[in-house]
Amino acid sequence: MWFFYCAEKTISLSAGGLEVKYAKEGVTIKDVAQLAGVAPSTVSKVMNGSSEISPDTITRVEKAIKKLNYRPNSIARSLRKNHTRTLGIINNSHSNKNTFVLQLMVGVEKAAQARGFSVFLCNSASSPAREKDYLEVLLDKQVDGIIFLDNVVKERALPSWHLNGVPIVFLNQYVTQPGYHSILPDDYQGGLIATEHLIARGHERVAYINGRLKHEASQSRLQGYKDALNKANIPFESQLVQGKDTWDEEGGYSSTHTLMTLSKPPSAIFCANDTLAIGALDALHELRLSVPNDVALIGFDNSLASAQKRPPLTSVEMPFLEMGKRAAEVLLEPPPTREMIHRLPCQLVQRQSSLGP
Amino acid sequence: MWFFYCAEKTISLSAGGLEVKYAKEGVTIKDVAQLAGVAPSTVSKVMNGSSEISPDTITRVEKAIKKLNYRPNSIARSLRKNHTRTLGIINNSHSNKNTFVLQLMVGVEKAAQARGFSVFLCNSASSPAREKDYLEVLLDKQVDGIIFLDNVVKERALPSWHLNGVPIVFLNQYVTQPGYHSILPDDYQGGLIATEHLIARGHERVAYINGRLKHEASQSRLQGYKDALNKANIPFESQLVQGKDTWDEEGGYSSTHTLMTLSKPPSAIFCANDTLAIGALDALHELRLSVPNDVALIGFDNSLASAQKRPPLTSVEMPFLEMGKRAAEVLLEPPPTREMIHRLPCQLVQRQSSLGP
DNA sequence: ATGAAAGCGCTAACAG
DNA sequence: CTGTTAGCGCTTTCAT
Repeated sequence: MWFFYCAEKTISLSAGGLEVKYAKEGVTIKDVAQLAGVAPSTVSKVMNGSSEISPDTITRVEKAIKKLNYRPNSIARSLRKNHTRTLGIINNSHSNKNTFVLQLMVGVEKAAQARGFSVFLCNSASSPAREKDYLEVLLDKQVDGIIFLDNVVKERALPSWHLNGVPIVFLNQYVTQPGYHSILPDDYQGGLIATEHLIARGHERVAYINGRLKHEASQSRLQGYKDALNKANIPFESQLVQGKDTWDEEGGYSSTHTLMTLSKPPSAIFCANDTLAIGALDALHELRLSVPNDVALIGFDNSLASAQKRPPLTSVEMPFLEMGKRAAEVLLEPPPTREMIHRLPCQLVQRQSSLGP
Repeated sequence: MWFFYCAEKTISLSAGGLEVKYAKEGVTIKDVAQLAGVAPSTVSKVMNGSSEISPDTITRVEKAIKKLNYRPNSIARSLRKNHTRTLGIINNSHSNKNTFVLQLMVGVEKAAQARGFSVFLCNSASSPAREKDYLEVLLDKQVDGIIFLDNVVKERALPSWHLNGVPIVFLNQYVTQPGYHSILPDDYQGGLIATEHLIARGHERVAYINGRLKHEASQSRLQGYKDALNKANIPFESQLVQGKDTWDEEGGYSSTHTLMTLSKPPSAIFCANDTLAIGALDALHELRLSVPNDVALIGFDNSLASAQKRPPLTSVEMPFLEMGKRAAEVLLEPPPTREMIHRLPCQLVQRQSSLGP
C-alpha cells in the first residue's frame, strides 16, 4: 500500500480494476461551499431543500458534493436539529439462543432502516438495574424512541425513570397503565386456526395439551381451541384438555399417554408448543400409533426442530418479524387509533403431521 | 396524571410510594455551572477529571449535577471530542432464525457495554449494496469501529468503500488481504475433541459424516477427525468418511445407511452438524440399532433440536458468545499481536447419544 | 436567491 | 485552581 500526500481532499484511483473512492477525513460543508463558490448556509439549504435555490447553484453545489465525496456529519446535524434519527432496542430477554428475539430485532431494524433510522441494541438480560443504565445511555445519546422487548410475552412494570419525552413501545411485553403501545402475537387466533385446521380435516375428537399456566399464551391458545370447537358445534370435553404446567417434552409425552388411554381417545392433538408436540410424537410412536394416520398432531412456534421431526410437524408460526416492524412503525408514525394493544395474526404452516387420510 | 408549570428545572415528587425523578428537557452544563456558581468549563473538568480541581468545588458541582439530575448531552460531547463511543455491527446473514447470529451480536454488545460503548445494529442481508449504504450511515454517525458478521464462516471481499480510518473486524467472516482481524470458531479443534471423545470411550471404528464441501467447516472438522485418529494410532479408512455435500437430514440419513452396510460398520459416528446427526439417528432407529449402545453418535452446533432428540445428542458447541466478545475487544483494544486470525475453541457437550456401555 | 452571523452543548487551550 | 474564549460542523434566522 502506498501513501502519498495530496492537496485536494479527494482523490480517486483505480487499483487492480477496482475503483475505490478515498475521501480524506473531515471534508466539511465549508469545503463544499468553497469549491462551489457559495456560502455554507447555501449548501445546507440545497441538502435540506429548506429554501428556494436557483437551479444553477443547485447543480454547482451538487457537483462539489460529489467531487469531494462529501457526507454531512450527522453528529453535528443532530446537535443542531435536536433529533438523531436513531432508536434504541432494550432486549429484556436473557436467552441468547432464542430465534424469536432475533426475528423481533430484525423486524424492528428493517422498518427503522426503511424510514432512515438506525437502531441501538441493548441487552438488559432482565435486570432492572441494567435496564435503567441503558435507558440513561440511550437518553444521553438522544434517541428518538425506545422499544422494550422480550422473548416471551410478559406483563412488566413501567420503567421508573424519566424518559425526557422520548416515546416508548413494548414488544412482546405489555404494561397495565393505559397509554402505551404494545405489540403482541395473537395467540388466541393461533389456537383458533390450529384447531379449525384439524376440524376441517375431519377430526371431531381434538385434544389440547397446554403449557405453563402462568403464561398468557397458554390461556389464549386454549381459548382459541375452545372457540373453534364451539363454532363447529363440537361439545367441549374437559378430559381432552391436558397439561402438566410445563412447556417441555416430558409434559407432552405424559399428557399424550393420559389422552390415549381415555375410553374415547382423540384423533388429533393440538399442542401449545412444538416441544410439547415433540414429546407427544414420542409417546405416539411408543404406542405404535401412526402420525398422522392414527392421530394428527399440531405444534406451535414453528421451530426448526418441528420441521426436522419424522413426520415433519405442522405448526403455528408467530409473526415476530411483522411484530418488530410494527413496533418501529408505531413508534415512528404513531397511529391515530385509541387502540394501544396490537395483536398480530399467527400463521399455520402445514406439514405432514396433520395431513392424514 | 397532572401537569403543572415549575420554574426550576427539576422537581421530584412521590406518587403511590414510587419515587420518580422528573428532569425537564434540556438541563445543560450551563445550568449546572450557574447553580454551582462556577464556569461551565469547570463543570466539564470535574466530569472529565481532566484537570486538578479543589475538593470544595468538586463537591459543589457534584451536588448541582445531582440536584438538577443533569446528564451530559453525548451528541455535543461527540461533536467536540470527535468520537462517539459507539460501534456498528453489520450483519451479513439473511437468516432471521439463526441463533448463532444472536449469540454473536449479544457477545459483541456485552463486551462493548462493559467498555462504555453502544452498538448500532444493521442488517445487510448479504446485499453488497445494502452493506455499502449501511457503511455510509455508520460512517456518517461517526462510529468508532465496525464489525462485519455472518452466520456461517465465509471468505468475503474487503468493503470497497472508504472507511475514513475507522477500524473494522470480521466475525465469522474473513478476508484474504492481510492486516484485518478476523474471529472464527476453531472447527479443527472441534472435530478433534469430538473424535477424541469417541475414542476415549473405547471406539476404534469411528465414522465421519461430512457437510457441504465448499464450507471451510467441513474441511476443518474432517481434519480434526483425521488427526484425532492419527494421535490414537487408528488407521484412517476413507470409506468411513461419508457425506452428500449437504447439511440436511437426508444427507445424514443416507450416509448412515451407506456406513452401516459396510462389511465392517463403525461403532461410532461423528456428524459435521446436528441436522446430519438427526438424519443419522433416524437411519439408526430404522435399522433397529440402539444409540448409544450399538453405535455412538455426536453432532455439531449444540442446537436445541439436538438436545430434544431421543436420546439427547452429544454435540460440539461453537463459542459464539465468546467470539462476539472477542471481536469487540480486538476492535476496542487492538492487541499488539501480529496474529490477525483468532480461532476460539469449541466445547463438547456430552449427552446420552455418545455415552454407551 | 444568497450570505452573514449566531448558536446547538460541550471541551480544550490559554490566561490569570 | 478557575474562568475566558474559541470552535467542533451544522442549521437557522435575518438581512440584503
